[in-house]
Amino acid sequence: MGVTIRTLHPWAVDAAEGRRLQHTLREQLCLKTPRGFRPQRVAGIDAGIVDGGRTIRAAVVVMSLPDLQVIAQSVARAPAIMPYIPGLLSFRELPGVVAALERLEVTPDLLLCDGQGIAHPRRLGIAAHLGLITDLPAIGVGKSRLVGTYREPRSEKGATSGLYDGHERIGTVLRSRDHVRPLYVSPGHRMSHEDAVHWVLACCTRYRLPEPQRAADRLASAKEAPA
DNA sequence: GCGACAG
DNA sequence: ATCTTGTCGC
Repeated sequence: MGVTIRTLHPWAVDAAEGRRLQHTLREQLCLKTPRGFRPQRVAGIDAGIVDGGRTIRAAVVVMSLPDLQVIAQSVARAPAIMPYIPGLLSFRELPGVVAALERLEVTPDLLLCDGQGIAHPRRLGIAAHLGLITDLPAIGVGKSRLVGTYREPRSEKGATSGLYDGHERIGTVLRSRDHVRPLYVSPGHRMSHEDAVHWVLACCTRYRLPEPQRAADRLASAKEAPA
């Protein structure tokens, strides 16, 4: 029941140590989708700050596939120890996310995370990092770009364009609905580029963001603070 | 040295 | 991330 978290390292690190850990951890990433992968429970994950910046509050909402009905949800908080440093977001937000996952009553098949997967300077964005410590398939869904170059995808829903760092494919720029700014989708762990796009689209109905993430957003920033 | 820079 | 209302456009 719930999600088991592997403790691979401490969260409070300085920038140099954080980057060193990322270089080491990326070696353990798997960019292949499990054989016959058919997720039935997708978790949308989001984190935000409260207490005027002193606390991270994270929310997880698990939905069924393909119907996208809420199955379970959880909220938790953790001290905001680390500042926000581009490239080191996971060290700041994951402590809260881990706390929320630990109190979840079900085990998701797939994690959709706000931010990048491998579309990161050292290929270890928050979705890749979370996938590693949970050992679950994970996808990074960013609302904006961290690194990489691309050609603008066409404006209809489903249009895609490769995101590259030099000649290396690091993600996909995806139009999740007609005439909206695209999403930056990249594999986190146990996931291919192609399947990442497929499952993100499977969660997008009438809004730019996947439903599980919209639900998690609401929960994480709800005024009636559950946690 | 200068600009870029997930949430 | 967060500050903030109505408004223009697909």
